Amino acid sequence: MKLSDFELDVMQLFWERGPGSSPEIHTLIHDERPVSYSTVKTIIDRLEDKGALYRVRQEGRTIIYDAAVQREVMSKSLLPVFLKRLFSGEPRQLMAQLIEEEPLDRSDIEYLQRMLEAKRVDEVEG
Amino acid sequence: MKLSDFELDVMQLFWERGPGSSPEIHTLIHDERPVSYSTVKTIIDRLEDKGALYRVRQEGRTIIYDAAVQREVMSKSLLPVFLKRLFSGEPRQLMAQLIEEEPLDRSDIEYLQRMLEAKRVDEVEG
DNA sequence: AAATTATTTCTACGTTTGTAGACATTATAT
DNA sequence: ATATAATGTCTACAAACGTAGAAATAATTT
Repeated sequence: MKLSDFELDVMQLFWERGPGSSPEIHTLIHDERPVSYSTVKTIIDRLEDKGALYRVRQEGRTIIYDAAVQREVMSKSLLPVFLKRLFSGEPRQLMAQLIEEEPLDRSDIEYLQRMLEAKRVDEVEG
Repeated sequence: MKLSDFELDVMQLFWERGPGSSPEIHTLIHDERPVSYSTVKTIIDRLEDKGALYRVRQEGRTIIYDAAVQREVMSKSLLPVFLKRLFSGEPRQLMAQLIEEEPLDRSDIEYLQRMLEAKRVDEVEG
């Protein structure tokens, strides 16, 4: 399933917040940039057509949607492509940029250190 | 500067290999998927129009191009967006997926562990 | 010198994307 | 009960994208 940038922006809101209506999503996006309700609704319709969103239920005449595709499924298919396009497929390069450029608090760092340590041990064994 | 997927695929080859001609790039891409020379040349022309490639020199009538935009410049602008769209902007989530899904050899791991350690120290100080 | 081949330039076209208005319809408020 | 507001449905359109053929031109081979 191929989603556009805008479509992914909308999916992101469902992934982050769970079920919601078109007016709700419009409000959230409109806070960031001026875009009409119609535009957002069109994107939601397309996402439904593509099978990325589904109708959870209806409240009055308001339709409540939710993600039909889990964030992880999408990121598992998109990360390798992103990695290839911008980092020659070398995870180390991407990791390095993340560590340099993005904020990580102490607990994040410790968590990642433990993950790396576990992976290092794995490698020795398997 | 906004580049399409295909345009980034082409840039990736220049970033990875340095200067090259359209026929060379076509050959490389054609190995992966069946696409005509014209198609690749069109993408290269568009990249030149956008200022992402420039003409290094000419050999006979063959034009040699190279990246006018560094990979790092592009990745610095695209990584935060990617992070937001697929990981709610949380670097830790993306890092975790990288560690889980991508191959890292011992020296990669040790390098990243050192980076994390340095960042942890930073945090205590600043 | 002529024929062939390689490369560039130009043009084209269906699809996807971002954008939104018009209209219909259902809720809500008066 | 009627007017107003909210929401959904339908239609549209310019720009970007992926795709490639045709024609021009320069280089190479015969």
